[in-house]
Amino acid sequence: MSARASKPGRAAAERSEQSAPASMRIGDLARAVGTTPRTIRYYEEIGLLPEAAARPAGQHRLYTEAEVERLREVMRLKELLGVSLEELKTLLSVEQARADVRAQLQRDDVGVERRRELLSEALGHLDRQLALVRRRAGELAKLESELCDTRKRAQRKIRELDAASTASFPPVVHSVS
Amino acid sequence: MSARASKPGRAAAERSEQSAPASMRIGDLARAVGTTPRTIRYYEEIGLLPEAAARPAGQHRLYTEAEVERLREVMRLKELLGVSLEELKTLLSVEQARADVRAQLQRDDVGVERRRELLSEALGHLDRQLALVRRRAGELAKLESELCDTRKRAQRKIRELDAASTASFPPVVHSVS
DNA sequence: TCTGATCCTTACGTTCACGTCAAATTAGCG
DNA sequence: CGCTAATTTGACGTGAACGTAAGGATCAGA
Repeated sequence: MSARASKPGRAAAERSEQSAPASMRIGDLARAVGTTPRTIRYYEEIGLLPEAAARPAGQHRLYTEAEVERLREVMRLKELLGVSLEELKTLLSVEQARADVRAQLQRDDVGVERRRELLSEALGHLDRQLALVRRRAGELAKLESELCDTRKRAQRKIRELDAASTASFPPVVHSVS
Repeated sequence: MSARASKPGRAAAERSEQSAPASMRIGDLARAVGTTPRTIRYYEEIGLLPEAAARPAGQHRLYTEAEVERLREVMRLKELLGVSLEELKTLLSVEQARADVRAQLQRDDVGVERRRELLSEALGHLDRQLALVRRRAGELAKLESELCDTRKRAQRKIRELDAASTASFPPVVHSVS
């Protein structure tokens, strides 16, 4: 509550200019994505988010911009797919796999087979996610068109009423609050 | 468990042929929509479903086909919009309003103003529902396209791997379990 | 160094949306 | 009329997803 809105300093390092380590604390992350520290800790606890890298246990968690994106994505999927955090966790193994692939592709000593495995696994997960999304999208589209129809019918009825009343009466003007 | 699958009789009336009162009991309704009696009672309890018409309290609830449709719609909205039952309740006032309009439009002694009120109220609710549906549909569409992109990239990488390996090695055939 | 704000862990509380159990009733069938 | 399956109300239990409170540690700034 006390004056403390923008607080540069600790994170103001911004090192050189790119790939900022930009460590933010849990409260900052929470505000950035619109949630609470508790939720973030909970997500970490159930393994939905990775434990903030190598933290001396008892120390403050530190996050980067990448984590902001990641958490945003998690919350988005949760919201849009309406799945449990447990299901979400398995769904999100895609992201993890992708991260793994990224990390491993950097190294040269990883076998081609392994790469293929990782990639095709990720592909499988992606397909599952896509199928889920498409099914829901389809259902939503159907619902939308039905609602549109209903709306049109309602509007037609109103116009009929208007026509009938203006035919026999002077215009009934009662403000539509 | 004991042999009891199709049990005609009580509900086998089917009166004349149309507008069947077809009273089904709570278990039948539950099976028809894929839920449990408990859930139906709960929905009634919180006012999401209307209390089964004028029931002598302590008597069995009886439902018609209309209720089946209604409940199906409720569950569909719950699933697709991912809202709380409380929010759903307010959203569903549309259906109630529509039912009211239907009922009132049957009678001749209802004023034109009243009809207009009911209809435009329903229209408002419909618009709110539509806006909600459209927003979600849009978000889902965006998510879908993003997933597609990701998928394409992954596939491209796999093809690249394949090309590279088949270039320098004999075809690596390890069954993709 | 001190200090206020934030964070840590642990643990218990809460809300939603039902599940489950019990004892008593009711409905349809033979 | 008797039997059994299904239903009723009431109450308590449950899992998911956090909220909240306590007591102590940490962090960045003056």
